[in-house]
Amino acid sequence: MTKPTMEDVARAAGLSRALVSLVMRGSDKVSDTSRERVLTAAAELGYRPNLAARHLASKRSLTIGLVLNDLHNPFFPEVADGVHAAATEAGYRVLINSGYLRGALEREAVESFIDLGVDGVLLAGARIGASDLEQLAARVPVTVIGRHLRSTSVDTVNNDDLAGGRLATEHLIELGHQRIVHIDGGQGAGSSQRRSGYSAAMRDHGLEPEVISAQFTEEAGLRAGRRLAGRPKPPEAIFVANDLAAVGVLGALADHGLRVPDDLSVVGYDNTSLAGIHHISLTSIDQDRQNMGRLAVEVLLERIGGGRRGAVHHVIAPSLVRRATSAAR
Amino acid sequence: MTKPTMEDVARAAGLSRALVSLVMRGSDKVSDTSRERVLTAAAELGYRPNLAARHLASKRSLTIGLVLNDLHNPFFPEVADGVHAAATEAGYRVLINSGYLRGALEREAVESFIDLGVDGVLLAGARIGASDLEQLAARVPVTVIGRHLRSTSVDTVNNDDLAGGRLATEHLIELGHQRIVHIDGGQGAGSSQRRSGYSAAMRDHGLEPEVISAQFTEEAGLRAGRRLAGRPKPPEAIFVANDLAAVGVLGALADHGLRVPDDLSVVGYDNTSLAGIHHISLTSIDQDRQNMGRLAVEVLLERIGGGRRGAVHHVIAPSLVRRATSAAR
DNA sequence: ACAGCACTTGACAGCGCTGTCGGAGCCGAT
DNA sequence: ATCGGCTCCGACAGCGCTGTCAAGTGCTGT
Repeated sequence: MTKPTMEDVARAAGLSRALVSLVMRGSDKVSDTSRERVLTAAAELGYRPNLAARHLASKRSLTIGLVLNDLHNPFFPEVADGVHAAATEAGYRVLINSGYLRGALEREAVESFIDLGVDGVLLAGARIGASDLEQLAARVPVTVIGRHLRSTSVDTVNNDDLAGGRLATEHLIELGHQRIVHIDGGQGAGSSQRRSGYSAAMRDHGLEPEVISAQFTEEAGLRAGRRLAGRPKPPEAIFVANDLAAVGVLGALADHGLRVPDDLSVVGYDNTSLAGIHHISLTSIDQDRQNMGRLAVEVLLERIGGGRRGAVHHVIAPSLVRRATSAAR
Repeated sequence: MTKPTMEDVARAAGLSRALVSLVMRGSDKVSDTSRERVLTAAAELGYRPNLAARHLASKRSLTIGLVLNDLHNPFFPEVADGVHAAATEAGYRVLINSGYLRGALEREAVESFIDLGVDGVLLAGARIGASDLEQLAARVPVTVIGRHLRSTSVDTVNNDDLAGGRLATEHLIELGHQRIVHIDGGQGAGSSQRRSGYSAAMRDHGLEPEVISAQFTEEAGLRAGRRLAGRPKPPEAIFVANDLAAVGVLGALADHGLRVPDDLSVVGYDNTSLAGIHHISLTSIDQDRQNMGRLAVEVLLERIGGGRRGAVHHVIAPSLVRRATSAAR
């Protein structure tokens, strides 16, 4: 029992293959009765067009590839929801791949999509370097989510990480904290901007910034948190570069008997589902991930459509969500 | 700047296209010098074989499709890690799709993979009905993870949910609890077995089982938790069908001022990263997800290879991980 | 009865690759 | 000199579909 082809459908419907092709492509120059016959014949046979063949012949696949930096970070699935919704509406199918937090695998994932012939690639939280991205964009339409790029060929969709970093820091300053430490996200997307926002806000208020280098993972947060908690005089507040790391920090603090927010406040970033969990209740900076996903698809499809040459850089405003981990001193 | 084809590589290398094809397919009847020349020419041109064309011609794609039921549940990314590792080792590429918790979308995801021409499909936490799965398996090799099926055409990889349900329940009984309620996972994969394990264990100890119907989501757990917490006499312990829902339950209990584990104990299932978070520290039943992912790939590749006709059903033993949400009364 | 229109056909070239063959060229071994 | 054994070539027939075109077909209206 091999898969039916167009030929089979045409025979079953008693019509020509050309007509079946037209119906499958949704042409309007087919009579309703013929369309009906083709469609029922196709349904009876369980016919589905072979995408590989279709793509080979038509140079388009109606498919976009979504590369997520890390499936374990709830941030990404939430972006994926938005992407899926928008893409589906536009008649595109979405294929997902994970970079498994490794630059090399991320690259592989993208190459794989290109080999497959997707019409465009969406990178969420890309680790790939800016110049590599530029090269990539010469081969296929690319939109990057959550990474700031001054590119003319790569579109981007971001939240304003600089403002977000500021927002978090100023929130802590307003609460009366002074010795505020930032645990950053290393090479992670948006990390440097958040760090800059933090530093700027600190200096604006005559405070000395201190940054501890880490990563966008729970594990890294845990380690950084331990270092801080182990100090003779721990900071009054910590702004952690993302929620996942913040959860690690919270764990480390608890291990050391430090109470949050009584002994010190903690603010995260992303406002992922983790932050909202009752037992965590992390004050965090929200970026509308679902919307970012949708926006990214729109931008990508514009470029695929070919209507645009220059790059578009969307920046959405982040907002503070107060929860139980931050309080006045 | 269009993509280079084999023809281009052949010309650049000064060799025939047939030879280039042989090199790309890793044939051993090519001299080392020729192979070298082809490879460097390919590298210089940035040539990569077109997968659509390759697949069309060869009837195989060296690609497997992985459909995850819900990206938001940390259980699935952890399975994905195992799948990716094993598949990569075997020279297969993995494409991911999410069912977004909806049966219809899950179906769509699978169809999409088939249209693309993947060599096999892996379903993690499938919602699709057993008979549909059977039909599916007639079209493409299928392995299901986390769902028990008495099928001769679909392979499965599971943990022993019945034993797991028992394990969780007996743990609570050993702690001296009697009024133990189970919040189940509705139609979710493995849910009915966990429920059975719970009921059997209760009856074995002369206790009356009570099941509250829910889902494998935090939201559903929250609602179910509220119902229980609102009772004049809440239960002494709750066994929740998965960690995600358990987190919801914990939130509901806390909202009602019930202390865990002082007032009542809670046990989850899956031992996901959520359970390990310090502030949650949920006692849970572990299933070795990474390993399940690997196993699923092996089984799938066996079937793809065609060496097997009958179905294989792997069942791995779950284990109890004690944490802070369960204690003696 | 005939033009005009809407639909349908069949044919063909082509997408980039696989897979298979007969045969050519070259080498060392006999 | 001869015979295999290697490599390599060129050609061909697909894979299932798209896209285009000239050439119908049947039906409508006048």
